[in-house]
Amino acid sequence: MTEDSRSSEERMPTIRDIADLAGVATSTVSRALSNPQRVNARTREKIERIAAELHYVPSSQARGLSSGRTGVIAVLVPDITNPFYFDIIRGTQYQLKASGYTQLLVDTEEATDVELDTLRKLRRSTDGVILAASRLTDDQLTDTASRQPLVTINRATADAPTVLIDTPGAMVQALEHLASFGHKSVVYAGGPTSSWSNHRRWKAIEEAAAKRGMSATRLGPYAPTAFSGAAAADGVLSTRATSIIAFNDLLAIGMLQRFRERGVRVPEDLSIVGCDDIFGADFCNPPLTTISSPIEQAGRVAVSMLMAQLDPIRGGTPRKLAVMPTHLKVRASTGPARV
Amino acid sequence: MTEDSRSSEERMPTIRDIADLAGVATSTVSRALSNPQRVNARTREKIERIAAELHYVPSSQARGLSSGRTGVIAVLVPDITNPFYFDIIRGTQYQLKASGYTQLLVDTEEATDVELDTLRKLRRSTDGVILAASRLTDDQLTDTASRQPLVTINRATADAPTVLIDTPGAMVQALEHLASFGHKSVVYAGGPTSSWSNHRRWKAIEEAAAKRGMSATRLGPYAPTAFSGAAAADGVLSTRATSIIAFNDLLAIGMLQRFRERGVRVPEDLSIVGCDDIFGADFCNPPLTTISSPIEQAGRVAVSMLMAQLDPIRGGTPRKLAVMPTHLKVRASTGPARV
DNA sequence: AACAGCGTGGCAAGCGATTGCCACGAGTTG
DNA sequence: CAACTCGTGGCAATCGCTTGCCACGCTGTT
Repeated sequence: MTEDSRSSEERMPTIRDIADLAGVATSTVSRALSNPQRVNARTREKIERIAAELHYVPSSQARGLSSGRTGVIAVLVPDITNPFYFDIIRGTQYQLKASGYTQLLVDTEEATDVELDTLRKLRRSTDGVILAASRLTDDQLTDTASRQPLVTINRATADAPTVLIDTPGAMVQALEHLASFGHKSVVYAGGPTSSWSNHRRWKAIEEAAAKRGMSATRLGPYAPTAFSGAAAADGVLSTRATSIIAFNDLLAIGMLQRFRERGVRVPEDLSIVGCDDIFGADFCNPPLTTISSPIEQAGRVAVSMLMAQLDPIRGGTPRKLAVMPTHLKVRASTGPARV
Repeated sequence: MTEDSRSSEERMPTIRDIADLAGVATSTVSRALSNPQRVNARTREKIERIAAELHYVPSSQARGLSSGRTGVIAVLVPDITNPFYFDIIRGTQYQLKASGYTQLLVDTEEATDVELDTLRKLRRSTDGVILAASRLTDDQLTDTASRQPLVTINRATADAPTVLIDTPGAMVQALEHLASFGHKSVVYAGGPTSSWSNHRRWKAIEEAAAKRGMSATRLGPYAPTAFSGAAAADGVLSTRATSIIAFNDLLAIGMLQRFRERGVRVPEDLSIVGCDDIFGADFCNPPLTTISSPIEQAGRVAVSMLMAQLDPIRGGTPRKLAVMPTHLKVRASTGPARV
């Protein structure tokens, strides 16, 4: 009666059980299962058959302890609720599964210290890390990269392979698009200060605007959420700009809502361009002109770069950099400048 | 020169290192760190200090191997890209972190066999599972629940604690809302056949419609994605119904887009009610009247029910059922029936 | 004075796999 | 026919931590 009545207490089978049934040593079972060519075909088949019958599942814990490999890759994102990362997560999840790894998803809450702390804790329990839109400083990143296999997304550094989404490139397109509509001024509704992409985007806009004789102003920083779109919208209204480029779609969508509340018509009164082409950008009102890119693919590429790093022989020469193409997706939130 | 030049090879500290430095046995270190009251305060402080200096991080692998507990809870969702689950995931993530557990997120791809398979594999490596919108049959669920601590979300069963979102209750509200607008007929754009909620929702609608003398028709099944909203929309147009309740918002939003394409005006020609109040339901065009509930809270409650199950003493009497309230959120996609 | 009880800490046996090393036998070679 | 190689499988140490059991010394009791 001392037994837990809830879960049946049948012990899970171990390689030992298989070994006994097959009349071999546990080492043979271990090899048969994880190093098949090291064992005679007949022996292996027998072991595999018994393992299947027993519904044997190897203990990743034990395996990890003795082999040092855990089969787990951590994916760190600043904010799990930002749809932009959904696509990345989906990409990594897909590719990791295909590579036989388990994905551990962690939300770093846009906080450098959480990120750093998590990274330290994860060193033990994961084989590698994919860091999306890291908020770390260069030094922190260098240090981290020297301690554990790492791939970053949208955060270049000399010390770790990186997948870059070429948003700055598309910013130029966006600006041309606005210019062709007769816009002479643009304001950039900026994202978090600690965001590396944020700086890159602004630089690209500033430069391209200068080249075209447009005036460019930066506002912010704003939290990259729909909620803070209200503040951004109000901020923009106090300028005389006729067009906006937002740090990301979330912010842009929030601005759209705010403009609607305040009776500002988009695109008649104001044109607005988002960034990322997230879920929702196509069906908001008006549908958002935005910068689109194969984000899911970025996740998959990041995984394959990490795999190459973990297994340099099979993975070939690890690429240090991959750049995902972007393009401007013109929808209904941009139009001719008001006169 | 045989060393891996990438990651610095300094071995991670173990309790052994701490024990040596502190001049005690490893068992004492172990206790000091994970069973503090079992050890003298002074000894403990000393050990904690050394541990901190060394940046000691316990190996979850080793800990799991010897203790049987892994500190990992798996959260299984049918489709990671469905925003509905984002909120659940956010809730579980938050609460799990607060309880000192790690969340392992798994996408079961809406497939029963993937779900079952994953569940088996996970038995070894997790302390418990939260199953959102499980596609399992009753028998499979019973069997699973007997083998591992489990909490389901939106899938009632006698054998495992459940968090239910009272969508059926709100269906009645939705129907009343439509009736008050003069609608005499409603069609339900159904979700996956294997979805338990789908059946519940339809039953609720059917019953409530009969009570009000409205005609109710079921269409589908449709995949719960915006993409298949087109098919659903076309299906609805071939009926003479004036109002629609969709299985979920994703489907409803997809229908909205299709109607727009086909020149059907919402809500003038057709009223439509969604379900879940996901991200986007408030800013689509027109904003969607939908059934709203504290989804994130559902995730948190699920975790606390699981915690109670894992530690019956501290957790108190495990609740077997929690029902999250729902309400109809009226926006602009519903209006008077056309005459 | 003898003893029970309690607070602490050490010993050592696992947990379930992996893996370096060795042994054995069969086939190959000179 | 001796010497080797090669394929195959076993032995046993090991990974880092937990935990049951025991021992020691101190306090309080009878």
